[in-house]
Amino acid sequence: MSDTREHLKAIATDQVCTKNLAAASFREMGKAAGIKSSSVHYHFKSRDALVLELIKDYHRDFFQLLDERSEDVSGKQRLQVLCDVFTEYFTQDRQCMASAYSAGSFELTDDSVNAAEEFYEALYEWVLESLASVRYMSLGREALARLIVSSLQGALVADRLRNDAVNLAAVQDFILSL
Amino acid sequence: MSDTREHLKAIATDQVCTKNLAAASFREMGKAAGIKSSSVHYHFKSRDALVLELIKDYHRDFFQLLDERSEDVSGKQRLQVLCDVFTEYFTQDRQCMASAYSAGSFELTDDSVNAAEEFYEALYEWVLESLASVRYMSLGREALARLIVSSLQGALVADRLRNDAVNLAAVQDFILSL
DNA sequence: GTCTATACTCAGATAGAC
DNA sequence: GTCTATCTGAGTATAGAC
Repeated sequence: MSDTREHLKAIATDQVCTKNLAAASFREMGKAAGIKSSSVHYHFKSRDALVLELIKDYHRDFFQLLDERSEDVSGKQRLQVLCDVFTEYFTQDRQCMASAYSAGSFELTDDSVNAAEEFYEALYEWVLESLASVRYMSLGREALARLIVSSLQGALVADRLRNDAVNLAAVQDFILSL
Repeated sequence: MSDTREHLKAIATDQVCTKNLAAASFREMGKAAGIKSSSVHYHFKSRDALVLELIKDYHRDFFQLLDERSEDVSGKQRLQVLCDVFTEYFTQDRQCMASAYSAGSFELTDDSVNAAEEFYEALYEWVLESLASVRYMSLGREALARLIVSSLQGALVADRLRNDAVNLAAVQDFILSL
């Protein structure tokens, strides 16, 4: 694990989360790291391989952060932590990497699509766990968990466009109302 | 309005809604229409101009369809109509054009970003109208409308990735529970 | 309206020098 | 590890022939 390699991954992650998947090009990464794009090939055997590695790292880091922030905390507070993470994304003008992968899924390898799906499913499971103690009218916990994940992702996308976190705020209000 | 011009716009719309914004290239459009990309320039003065026109047409057509399908219908039924439209998108392996524009917003002109924002806001207003007769616990109607729009958009994106409409089904369940 | 030809930029990838 | 050089292919855009 060379420094350069980790640096290049950090640059690529930044490009994906602030712009989109295509913005993480070997050219851009090289330019930002101060090396030629041909040298980037020394560190990653192909762009597809890099892209797969990025989403797997993101998956690991995302849930590590979530778990760190939600030790010894109630179910509703866990959801609040998740809301906070997405609101911080908005503040930093970032998106969830899985959103970027969804948007560019038609140009991804099967492995990368699977990895993005696994992120979504893990997020669903994490939310579902948080709902263990929540009793919610006529809607099942599973559907409620799907609703929360979908609305958070959709809200961040919409709010980044309009540059105003009004949708994320609405999702937060909903979670507080549970 | 030549036939070719309308044909090219239909092709471009298809590319954007099934793939992404970048997929609507003059090259692809020309290939699909059986003409050279240089000839596409005769019909649109620039790609930015085309992209702006596409989202404005989409805005008009989308709400025309919604209004056609929701004449003399109750508030909750209006929401059901909206749900159906998104579920049909999923079935056709399409996305909402505004999602594609959100995902590629950093490469859009200000005019196109504004047009995409206007679509989102019009959709919010349409949902808000549908909620006039709905009384919903501790969550305000405005927040509820934002939640519905965000979750529909987020659900379609996620479901297209996993090729299973489980998130859209959850949003539908939620709407039925109101 | 559509063509060819051209110019430019960007992307991924590889061979081979240092 | 990083470089130069080179290849292929995709994109926007223009000038000028037909």
